[in-house]
Amino acid sequence: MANNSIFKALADPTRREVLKLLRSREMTAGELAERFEMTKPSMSHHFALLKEADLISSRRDGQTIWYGLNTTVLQDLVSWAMDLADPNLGNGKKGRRR
Amino acid sequence: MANNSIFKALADPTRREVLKLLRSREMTAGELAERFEMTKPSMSHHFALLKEADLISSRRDGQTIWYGLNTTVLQDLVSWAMDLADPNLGNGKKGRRR
DNA sequence: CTATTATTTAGACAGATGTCTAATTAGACG
DNA sequence: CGTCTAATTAGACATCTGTCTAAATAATAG
Repeated sequence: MANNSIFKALADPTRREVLKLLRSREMTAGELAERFEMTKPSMSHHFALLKEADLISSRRDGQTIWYGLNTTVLQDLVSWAMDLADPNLGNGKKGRRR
Repeated sequence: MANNSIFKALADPTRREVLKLLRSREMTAGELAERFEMTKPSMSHHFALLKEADLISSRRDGQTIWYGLNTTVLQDLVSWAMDLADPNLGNGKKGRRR
């Protein structure tokens, strides 16, 4: 968990914006793409990276592909950051049982 | 908060490892550098990026420079990720008072 | 099968990033 | 000052990344 592809995926503003849009609901590739001033192939590339990091899920419905937010990885990120900020409070790993 | 430089800084494994080392205590630039198979100038570059993202602080003591972890930014990151994972629970922004 | 729509894949390319060596700055100490 | 140690800055260079256009794949509808 909290592997490199996640941080790489989050390192781009466009991709973080995509995640933000997917917060409320699933959206199609085209629907997402038209919100950015960028070509569809470029957006498609961003989707691929987000998907590789498992930050989003995808499913095909006919011609369109729906993307959705995967919150599990974000929760891992929260754990990672919290553990870094305060190793004592974070229930990271086993042991260290006070 | 949660600006681009933070995500960029976290996108490199070496830099995340540096943060991990600084969890327990402050360390000097040289002390940190010798834990990695990389030249000091390269490490110095990583320190600079971490510092620009305000993920670490630095202070000079004689010839040596001590680096320390800044947890504030990490807490911002936690908020950011939590809000993304569940906009209702996150106390993001004002309003939405149920 | 052909045409249309939705989306991705392939390939090119400029610019960003990580690393190195060499040079520089900064402080300590004789 | 001259020298040593700690660390950074400068510049070069290969690789990675984000973007584009053109082409390909996939599904739908005549």
